Amino acid sequence: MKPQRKVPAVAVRRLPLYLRVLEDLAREGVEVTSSADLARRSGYSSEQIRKDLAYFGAFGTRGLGYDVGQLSQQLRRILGLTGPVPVALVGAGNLGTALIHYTSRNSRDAFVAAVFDQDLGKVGQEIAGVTVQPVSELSATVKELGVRIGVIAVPEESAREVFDQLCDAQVTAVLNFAPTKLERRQVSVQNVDLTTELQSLAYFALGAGAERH
Amino acid sequence: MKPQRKVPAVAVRRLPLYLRVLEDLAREGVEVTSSADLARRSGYSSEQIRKDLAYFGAFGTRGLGYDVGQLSQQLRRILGLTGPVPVALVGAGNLGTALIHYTSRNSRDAFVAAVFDQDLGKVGQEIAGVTVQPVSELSATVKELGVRIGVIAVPEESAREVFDQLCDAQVTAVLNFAPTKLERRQVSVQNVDLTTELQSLAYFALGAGAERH
DNA sequence: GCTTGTGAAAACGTTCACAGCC
DNA sequence: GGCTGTGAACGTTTTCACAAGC
Repeated sequence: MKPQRKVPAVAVRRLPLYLRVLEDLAREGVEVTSSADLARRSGYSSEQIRKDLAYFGAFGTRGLGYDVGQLSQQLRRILGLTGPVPVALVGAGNLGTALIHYTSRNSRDAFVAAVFDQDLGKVGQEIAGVTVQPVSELSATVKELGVRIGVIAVPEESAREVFDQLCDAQVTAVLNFAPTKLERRQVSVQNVDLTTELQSLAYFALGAGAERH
Repeated sequence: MKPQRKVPAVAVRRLPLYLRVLEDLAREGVEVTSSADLARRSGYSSEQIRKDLAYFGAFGTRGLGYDVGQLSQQLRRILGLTGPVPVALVGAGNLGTALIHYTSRNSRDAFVAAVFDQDLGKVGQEIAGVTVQPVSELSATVKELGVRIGVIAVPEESAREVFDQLCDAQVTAVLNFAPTKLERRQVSVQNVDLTTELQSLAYFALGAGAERH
């Protein structure tokens, strides 16, 4: 039930994509699929998919394949996406706003439950149904809602302070868009640095290689 | 000068971070640094840094360390960031707008040279000095400007079509934010899927592990 | 003495290949 | 017969440990 052995983080990060493919299949009315089919639709190899699933259990039937609905449900359970998962977003700039819009569509997944911004001009403003609160209310609101996931979409200067506040409010996983190394014991941090992402692209544009996921 | 041996893509993707650390050091007036110092400031190990640099040459002095300005310059040369690098952005939504603002600050690096959007209501609008063009002009403008890097920040439905148009316009590296697997021979694709990123975070929020870059 | 650059070793992740099971 | 689940082989990336060089 709980994280079995040593599950590689990369494997976990592929699960949401498998889940998306499964839900596409469900919408198409497909009830049974195979690792080969999932491979075609996800871009990963069928062995990879079977290995990734095997870290968590045995969900298929030999000779037959996987039940689409059943596997979706299992993946949701593994990921902790059985109900809507509230996320606290700090920074209501363009990136933050984009994230709110992205997540406001399918409410079965993670959704932005609270937004905070330092700019008092933004406070009180409503974005896709969520009202921007002052950062001073972060700790109280996050604790009250029991939010465990934080997203940092603020400028580099304030990133560390925001991170500390999120951690103190019992957040255990953070998605960080600021170009700053953040870490703390018992807190999982996923960094996405759009600037360095673009910069390394310049290198690949010269040599032009293959795809990287 | 050209990509030496077999340089791992992961190593290349770390270089921009080293570059940023070096430029922070330069701003602080530091002229000489060491792999241990870079390690402390970047979050990667000193051996990792030395290995990464070794793929491209020997830039330090034994017993002494690295010249900050010299190493910065070398990294810029390796990455192809000696001058401003023009990027074509497709999709002028919140995410696209965020990217324009991010890159408009430091113009020594990659910057958005052209923006395209399907929505004719957005065409003609100006974002941080860049005027939104209709997608129909993509091919002509990209070829005219000689842009080699494309960024896809459009909804899933249009991603593939936009990708094909970019490739046909001689773009060789693409940063894709749509949740679609894109690939083509001789074109390097970097996928960033914000939705799956958030979803996998739900898993890590439960188990709460260590940092992952 | 101190720090780089680098082979060798270890850890990690992916692919192979096939036994196990419907 | 067909597809899953998995140990073993492979390739890649990281870490170790030290010789080389200022």
